[in-house]
Amino acid sequence: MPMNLVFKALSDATRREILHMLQMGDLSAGEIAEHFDMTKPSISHHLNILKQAHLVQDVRKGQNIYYSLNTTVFQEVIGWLYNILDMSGKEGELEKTNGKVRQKEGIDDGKSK
Amino acid sequence: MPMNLVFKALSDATRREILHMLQMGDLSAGEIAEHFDMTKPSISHHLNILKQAHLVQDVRKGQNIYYSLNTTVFQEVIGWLYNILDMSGKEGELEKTNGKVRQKEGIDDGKSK
DNA sequence: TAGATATTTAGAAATATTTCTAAATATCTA
DNA sequence: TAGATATTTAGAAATATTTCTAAATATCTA
Repeated sequence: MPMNLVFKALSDATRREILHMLQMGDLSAGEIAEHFDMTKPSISHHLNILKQAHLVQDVRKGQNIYYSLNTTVFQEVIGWLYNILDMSGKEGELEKTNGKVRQKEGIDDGKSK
Repeated sequence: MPMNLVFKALSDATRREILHMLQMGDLSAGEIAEHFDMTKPSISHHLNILKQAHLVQDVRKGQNIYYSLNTTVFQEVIGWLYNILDMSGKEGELEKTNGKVRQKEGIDDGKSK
């Protein structure tokens, strides 16, 4: 999945809140819209962006369209982030200290002290 | 860290590429700018957004300003994503099948079959 | 201190995103 | 089939983001 679509989709607070709502179970577009102080077309637009990023899937059931999380893409993002940290994501606790994980070499201050 | 700043920062491809560059070791603003077909002020702007999200840190060394990754915030994002998946992030392999992880209850199609 | 080098700040122009209203589409029910 | 309900599509207005040029700031060296 193109990471750009995924990160763009995740960059909006309304969309992230929609993802949280879907964590509790699948919901119709209307049920999702009810939770926001925003029109249905606006929510529909956000759902579409999440769908394009494959963060959610939709299924029509009668008049309703139900949305659900697609967990595989979340794992791709987690993988991307672990990769930045030079970690496999499977083992090895990450020490909490800033900038101490990747330990390639010290920066050169051009002065060689 | 406000997740909104962090996700906004991650939503741009240039900024994500900068993060990848810093994975290899710390770099000055000029060294970063060289890798892009973009002016220095533009790169400076991107670095500032990454800094506001605390994804990078900067230290002045003489005329140069060196940037480095701040791994702690990456972990916050990983935690946010794991949370959506209802996982601790420490144990339990996630099954790959879409939508099968969170298994609250089936959706109601209003027809009760 | 004057000039050179590295980087950022200011602010404008182009582009992208968010949200709205109005209208279209899909499905259900009487 | 007609009307009601659920949702999306179209397109406009407001706002935010990206990138640029010009100028400012900070530090170094002769």
